[in-house]
Amino acid sequence: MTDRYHHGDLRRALIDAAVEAVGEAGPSALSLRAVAKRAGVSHAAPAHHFGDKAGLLTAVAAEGFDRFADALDLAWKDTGDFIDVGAAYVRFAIDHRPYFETMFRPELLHGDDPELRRASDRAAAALHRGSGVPEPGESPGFNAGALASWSLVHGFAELLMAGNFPPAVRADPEAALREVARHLRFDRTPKHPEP
Amino acid sequence: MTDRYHHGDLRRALIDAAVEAVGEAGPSALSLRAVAKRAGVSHAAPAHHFGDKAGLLTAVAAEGFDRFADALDLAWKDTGDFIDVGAAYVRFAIDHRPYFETMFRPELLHGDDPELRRASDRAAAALHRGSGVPEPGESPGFNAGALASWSLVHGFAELLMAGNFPPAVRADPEAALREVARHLRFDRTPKHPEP
DNA sequence: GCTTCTAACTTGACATTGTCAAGACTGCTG
DNA sequence: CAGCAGTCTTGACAATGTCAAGTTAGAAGC
Repeated sequence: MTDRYHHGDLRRALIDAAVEAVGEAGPSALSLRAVAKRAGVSHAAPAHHFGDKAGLLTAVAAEGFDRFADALDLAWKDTGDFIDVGAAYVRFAIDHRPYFETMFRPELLHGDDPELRRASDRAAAALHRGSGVPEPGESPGFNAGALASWSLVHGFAELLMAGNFPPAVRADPEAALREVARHLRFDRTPKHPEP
Repeated sequence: MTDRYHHGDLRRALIDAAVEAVGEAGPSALSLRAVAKRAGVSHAAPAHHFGDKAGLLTAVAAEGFDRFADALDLAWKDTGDFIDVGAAYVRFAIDHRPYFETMFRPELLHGDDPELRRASDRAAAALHRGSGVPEPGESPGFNAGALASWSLVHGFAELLMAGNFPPAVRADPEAALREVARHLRFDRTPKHPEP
């Protein structure tokens, strides 16, 4: 099935090969030709399925957002606790590093791709559902509480992946996150606290 | 002074040109030859000063960390309030986007470069000084409070730069951050809260 | 003032890369 | 069985990072 002219599911094979390659050298160092070689096809085969390099990375990112949404939804439905959603967020970054690294690098992607937008919206919805913020309102135009938890968890994941945290954190990142996230509060706060 | 054989301060000119280029297309799309052309020198001139492409980006990142440390220190000494340090953090990401984008992309840099380490350590120290966390201890191996504020502010900046925030946030990011950061608390919390 | 030396920069070359155009193969539809 | 459309290959091109060798300029030594 592999060495026939018609591959069968080359698209799938190319995405898998791309994920492997991203896992080894990061998304910005991805070589289309290397991916093609890994999948056992000619160097121009990827272009037929994905248009260009950004197209391939976009497909990887879209798949990543879908899996990401699944993971967040699962964590939320399991316990209904925000902190477990945050832990799932970080766990996904660690366990599916190539996906995560690709997802949040918009300059490498086709931001207007419909599949990417769909999957990314799905992840955003799952995240918002699990953000643990009681009320939507309170702030004009955005939900400060949801943004706080999202920012904290995302920043934690980014700094962790970039190697900016001390060994004690890297030894058990999930436990560290639970410790760190305890410094979030979601109770109502006055808009302008008296000085 | 520009079209002489010996440029005078080509190193400086190349870094400036690189910052410009990064500002236009991001650090991963940087072309050494384009930078050289921008500075009016031959395509191989950068190699002499920086070794390779990662070397040039490392120099940019090091300079970025230095300016970053300056900005954080200034904000801290001005008011002594953590929230102002956080605001300076985000303001730096916006006002010096090319630097910021380069600084936190370790796979594009020479992580063992001594200048980079020095500047990065300086920024880390400035950040820790301004993290607004009263006590160092409480946690084994790391300071959960400091990590919380760092993660929140860094995640906010990253998500903002990646365009993941609603328009209301992008209209006045600094004000939004102050709103968001209000959900941090630094009072002593029990290690294992009773269930 | 002249040579010499060394750092700064250029020139030329090479392998690798993304992308495009043209062609070849395959399996399905009529 | 003939055509056809989608799938993949082949060949080419310009652009890129990097290296080796050569050239220039300014400082040091006499």
